Order: sequence, then structure tokens, then C-alpha cells
Amino acid sequence: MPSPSPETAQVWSTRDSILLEASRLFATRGFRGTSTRDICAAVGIRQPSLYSHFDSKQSIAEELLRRDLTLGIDALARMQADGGGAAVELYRYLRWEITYDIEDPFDKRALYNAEILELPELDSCRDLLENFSQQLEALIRRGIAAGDFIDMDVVFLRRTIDAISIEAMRGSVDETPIIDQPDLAASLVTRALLSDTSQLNDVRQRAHSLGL
Amino acid sequence: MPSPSPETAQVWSTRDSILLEASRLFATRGFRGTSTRDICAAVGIRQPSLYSHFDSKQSIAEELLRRDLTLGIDALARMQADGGGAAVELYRYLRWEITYDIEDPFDKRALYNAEILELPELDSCRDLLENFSQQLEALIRRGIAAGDFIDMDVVFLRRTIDAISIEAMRGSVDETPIIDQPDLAASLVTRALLSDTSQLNDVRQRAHSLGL
DNA sequence: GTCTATACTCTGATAGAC
DNA sequence: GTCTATCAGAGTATAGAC
Repeated sequence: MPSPSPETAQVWSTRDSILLEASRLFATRGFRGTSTRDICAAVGIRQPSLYSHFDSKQSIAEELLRRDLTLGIDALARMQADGGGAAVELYRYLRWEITYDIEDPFDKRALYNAEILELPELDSCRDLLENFSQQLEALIRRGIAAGDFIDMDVVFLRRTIDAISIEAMRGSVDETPIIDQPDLAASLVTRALLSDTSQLNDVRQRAHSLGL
Repeated sequence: MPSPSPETAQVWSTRDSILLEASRLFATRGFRGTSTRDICAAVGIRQPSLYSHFDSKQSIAEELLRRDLTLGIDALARMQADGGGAAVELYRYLRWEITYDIEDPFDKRALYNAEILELPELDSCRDLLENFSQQLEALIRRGIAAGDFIDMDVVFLRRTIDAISIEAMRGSVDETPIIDQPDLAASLVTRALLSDTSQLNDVRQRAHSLGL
């Protein structure tokens, strides 16, 4: 059904085109709802050729998920290394995450659905995700301890932050774009967590002085 | 693969059991990843018997989605009819929504994924969803006009609220429960939107005096 | 309303020529 | 690395007996 998409013309290797088109089809039809034939039709090759690049359909999902998780973990680590306090670090991380969701050509909407996340072959990815969640929770805990953030259940706050990121994935594709969504989202979340909301502008200024 | 679940024993009609088990399988395996055989195995009937209750697999998803949307629209309308101002109405609606997500036995995680939401047969549901979104946006706009809420892009704020609701669906199933999550979520969102966060306790008190 | 039997399509993956 | 050919299994849905 899907015919080759324009982006799949030249500059992408066949392997990368498979990842790109698979991410988009997974997002709109689900993992099991996307056949290897669908992916190959979108790339412009025949179905068995896929197996010159990937062992199985699952290994495509695995690579997409690992790529996304690794980029996120690295970004969060960078922001923490730069310091500035929990509020600034969280603001900068969120700003990066939403920007990345919007600009990246891959469609990541399906990756965090149970259908993919709970594939038996992906337990190493689930470990990465668990690690990531704990990093975020530690950051929030640090902000609470310093008195910068309100004292709420840390797991609940982390999940709320996850929700905003996932919503950005959803919104980045099919819906009308929002002006400066990364700053809006980072500001709203930071404002929700700050004990003293009047500090938001200060946090934003310090974040921007540290660069994107 | 799925064997009859305990809940499917007696008190549920076969038709309701199909809806219940389908919602759970759609959530974990995706819509196209769930076969009519899977659903029937979970209910305890043979695959062709499903077609005595539903015309097609799509019509099961349609009924699940319409049921969820209708309950949400009705709840929001109730809260608006009770009045109290945008902040109180939003707080009460969110509290209802999260409570419902947690207590309802149906697993609604898959219903708002593109795989189901964009089925060609479901355009009447997409109309309902559009209507619902506009109701929520009007409520937010009212709060901004009254000076209660911060002045941000209304579509962005509405999407953020959607994200929290959807996260509640995800969290209500597989993750560790959070104490009084409905009040936490409603409070956090309301606090994020309030121009003057010190009014949160007042909003909560007025909301609780109006009942759940 | 549930069953068995079945039609016919699509699925992921492999074999082997080029 | 891509192709054609092919397999064995699973997919939705229908027919018709009880």
C-alpha cells in the first residue's frame, strides 16, 4: 500500500530508509499492523531484501527505541554535567527533548506503546528506560531537597514529565504546530514544579545563558 | 494464547466480556496485533461466535472509543453546569477523569493511538473528540479571560491536559499505584495554569464542596 | 448464540540465482 | 545486496448445522 516516500530518494542509505519508514508506519498502523512488505514498499525494495539489513522485524523496533533512549539519556547527562541547579537542568532537558521530538524526522509515537516496549526481545531497552527514569527522579528529588520544587510524589512527577514528552511526539506529527513549543512546554512543567513560580523567568534566563 | 480471565466468569454478558477483553488486548498488543481469535480465547468462546455480537473487529474499537468519549464529554458538561469558575471546573473535571481512568476495568491505553483513532470507520468518533477538545479549549479561554489562568496558547494547554489524562491511563494499569493520584494530577495541572498559585487551596476547597 | 468447517488473504522468514 | 519463488502459519469473515 505505501509507495516510496520522497525522503527515501538518495542521501539515506537503504538501512536508514528502512528505519525511517518503519518508524512512520509503526506510528500510524502499530507494530504488528505494519508488515515487512509495507516497510519495503515505502523504501522501494522487495520484502526479502529487508533481511539483508535486519535479522527480524523486532530488531528494527529495537534499534529505533535504543537510538531514542540513548539520545535522551545523553542529553540529560549533559545538562546535569553543566549544573545550574535542578530547575535549570530540568528546564534545559525538557527544552532539548521537545525540540528533538519536533525536528527529528523519525516518528517516535509508537515506541513507548506497550506493543513495542514489551516485546520479549527488548529487555535491554527496558533496562535503559528504567535507568533513564531513575536519573530523572534523582534530579527531581534533588530539586525538592533544595527547596526549589514542591514536595510531591517523585514517581508521579516523573511520569507527568514523561507524559509531556510523549505528547510532544504525538503533536509533532499530525497536528497544527505551536509557536516555540519547546520553550512553552519546558516553562509550563518547570512552573508547575517550582515552589516559587516567580522564579521561572530567572530559571529561563540562566538556562538560556548556558546555551540550548 | 490468552485464556479466559477471571472477571469474564458470570456477571458480564458475552458482549460486554468481548469489549472488556478486547480493550485489554488492544492495549498490550495493539489493534491489528490482536486477533479476533485472541479476544474470543480470553472470553471463552470460539472465534466465529464474535460475529453474533459485532459486525467486525473495527466495530469493537468503535464502541470502546465512543463509550469513553461520551463519558468524558458528559462529565465535562456536568462540571461546567455546576459552575464555580474555570479553575474549579477544570480541577473537578481532571479529578473525575483520573479517577475514572484508574477505577474503570476497561484498558483505554490503545484507544487514542493513531492505529485505532484513524481507522476509516471511526470518523464519527473523531467528530466527538474534536467537539470535546473545543469544549476544553473554551473552558481554558474562559479562565484566561477572567485572569485566573496564565495567558498561554490555548491549544498547547489543552494538549498538555490531554497528555496528563493519557498518562493516567498508562499508569493505571501496569505501574505502581500512587496515593491519591486524582487529586495530585488535578492539583498539579491547576497549579500550572493558575496565575496566582497561592489560590490552589481555595480552588480545591471549592471543588470539594461541590462534590466529586 | 454457539458451534465446526472452510474460503481466501496476508504474514514473517528462508532458499538460491544473479 | 537485491531479486523471484516459496513455505507454513495466522488473519478476518462466512456458511450452515444444532
